[in-house]
Amino acid sequence: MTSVDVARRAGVSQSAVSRFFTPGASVSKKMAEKIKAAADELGYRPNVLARAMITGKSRIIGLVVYYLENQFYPEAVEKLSIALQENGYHVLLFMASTTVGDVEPVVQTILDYRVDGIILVSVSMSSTLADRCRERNIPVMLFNRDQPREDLLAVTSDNVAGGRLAAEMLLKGNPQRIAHLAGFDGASTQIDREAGFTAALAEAGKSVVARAVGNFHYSDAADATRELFEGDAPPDALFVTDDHMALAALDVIRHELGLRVPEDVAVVGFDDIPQAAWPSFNLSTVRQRLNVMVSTAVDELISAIEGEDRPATKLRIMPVPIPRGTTRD
Amino acid sequence: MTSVDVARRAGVSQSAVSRFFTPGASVSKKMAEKIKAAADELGYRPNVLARAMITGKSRIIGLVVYYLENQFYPEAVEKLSIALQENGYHVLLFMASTTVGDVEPVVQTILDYRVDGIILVSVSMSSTLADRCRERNIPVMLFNRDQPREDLLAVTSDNVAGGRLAAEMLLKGNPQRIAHLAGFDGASTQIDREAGFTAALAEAGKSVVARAVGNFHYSDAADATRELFEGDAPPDALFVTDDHMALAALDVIRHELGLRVPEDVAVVGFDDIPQAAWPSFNLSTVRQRLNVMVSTAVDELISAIEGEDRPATKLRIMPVPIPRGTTRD
DNA sequence: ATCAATTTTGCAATCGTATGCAAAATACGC
DNA sequence: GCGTATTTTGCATACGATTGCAAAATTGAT
Repeated sequence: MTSVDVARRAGVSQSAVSRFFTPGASVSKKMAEKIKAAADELGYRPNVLARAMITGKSRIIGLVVYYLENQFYPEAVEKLSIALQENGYHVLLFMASTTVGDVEPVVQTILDYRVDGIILVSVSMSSTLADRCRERNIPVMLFNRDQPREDLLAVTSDNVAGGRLAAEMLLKGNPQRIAHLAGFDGASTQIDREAGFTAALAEAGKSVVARAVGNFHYSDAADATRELFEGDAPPDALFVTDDHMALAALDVIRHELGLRVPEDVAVVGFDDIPQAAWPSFNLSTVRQRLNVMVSTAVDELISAIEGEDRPATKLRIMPVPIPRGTTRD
Repeated sequence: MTSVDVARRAGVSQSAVSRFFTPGASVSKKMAEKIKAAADELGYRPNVLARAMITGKSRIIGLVVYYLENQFYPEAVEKLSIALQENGYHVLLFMASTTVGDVEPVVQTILDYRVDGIILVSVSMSSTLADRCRERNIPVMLFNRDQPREDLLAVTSDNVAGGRLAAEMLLKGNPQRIAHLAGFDGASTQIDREAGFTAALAEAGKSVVARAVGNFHYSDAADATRELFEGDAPPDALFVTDDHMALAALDVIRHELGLRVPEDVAVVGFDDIPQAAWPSFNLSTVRQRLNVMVSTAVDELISAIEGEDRPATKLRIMPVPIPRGTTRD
């Protein structure tokens, strides 16, 4: 079923059919009726790929996500995907965890599909790749990660401020030995959150006495927690860089070490994933306003695609402290 | 950068360039070298969309998933996506939850992209749509759901057997009042699991004394649990149709009703999502062998796309009982 | 070196749609 | 009803590749 078939059936030219299916184009009423009838009868719908070839716009967005183990990402993917769908864009999904540490081939493949834009969720991009995207005029949006290149769009929380909020929640409980469970040292989220956290501690005359790395994975985080609590003066306050790892920490602290939360040790996470609110965890955390982040990211990306090319922007959304049952006050 | 540019630069015809990038085609060694050099210099890569137009194969798979709230789905999406990537296919992702109950427009859009195949994860398809896919010769794979149409491929667990396994785990604890927390009555998984469960109970001379519906959502499941435990003779055994709802049930039972698990009430779920194994839940469950399901589904779909059209198949993977801490023995 | 068999190469058509341009049709003012 | 201004329509080309076919080049055997 092609536009030619419809044209023949309706007794009009192929261009007329094309125009009928192009929003802004001019078609007379009677012509529109004939075409609509013919198209419906034949079940015709325009071939998006052919259209993409001619217009140079595929209405496809390449979405790269590192993994989906941490519930924050499925939520982000779901919401990004819906928001893009509502704007007539669709998502070509790529997992980056397969290609260990290197998104190069993934992004190459994305470019092969002539996407209109790219969203990298918690993934960063090599300089060569960023160049290549700029050459082809394909906007790139970093979501929940940032890197120092002014031609890449970015939407993150204000993670430095978030780190301070985490510190404030813990400081209320007057902690004596403060520990930090970090994600992965290269990540901008890690760096910023930790910077805000330690800065706020310093202002209160305190500092981190123990630190371990959980790589943003549940089991690594569980190991890291064991490590942190090994000595004979275990921490009485713990800031974990994201909720996903914080849940692992809570599991170890409560069920393996048999400590009470928040009496023996207070815990604060980051993100406010759905499980944080579940009674089993009841985790105090710093909420990333995901809905705001998503709509901002989508708006920004789309206007970069469609609008005149204004300079790329770095946008920071202010996070919100969510005190629950794992902190003292 | 088009194949013409490369051809000009390499001093060969455009067809030669095309052949160089087509796996099976014949190009001489010297020609290949010239083309490779030129292509590398210009950073040329074939336009997948143009290729798709001419070959009629887009190497895109439309993947529809209802939601990502239940961790089973992110896992499935991640693994399906990786498996397809490994086979040179890519995933166009669609969320079905936006269009309440009706995947019609979503599938239409997918067809507009001339996908080579469709995977519906826990989503079913109207008969008209299925017809349309068959007309266009686009194989459809139902993943973790089935419906009675022999031209739709399907990969599910053997849910009837799984329901029996759940029953067996509960029966070991010699339960007196058995309850069932159902998902959504229309779902084939619900029907089959419940059928297996009640059949096994019947054989043991027992039956379900209370039943409620949780719609596969956490909060609905929490409400349903409250409902089940309302009376003065609350259940002492509970089968929940999936882990996601089972976690909600556990949260209510333990933290709201203050009951002990498994002493006061034993609980069995289904799926074996990662959280089920976390110490906070330690949920006994019936494991869906996701890796097997995924590789089966991908193999089957790809051979339906590429191979000669053998009849569609319904495949059932045998699930595995995973007794943990929420059942007595 | 010659000729047949095989491989390599280029030409040209094709996929399904969008769109600039000129011709045809319609609308409008009087 | 006429002349002009505006819309509508069709023609033809383009997008960037693949591929059947025939010509050219290579190979191999004698």
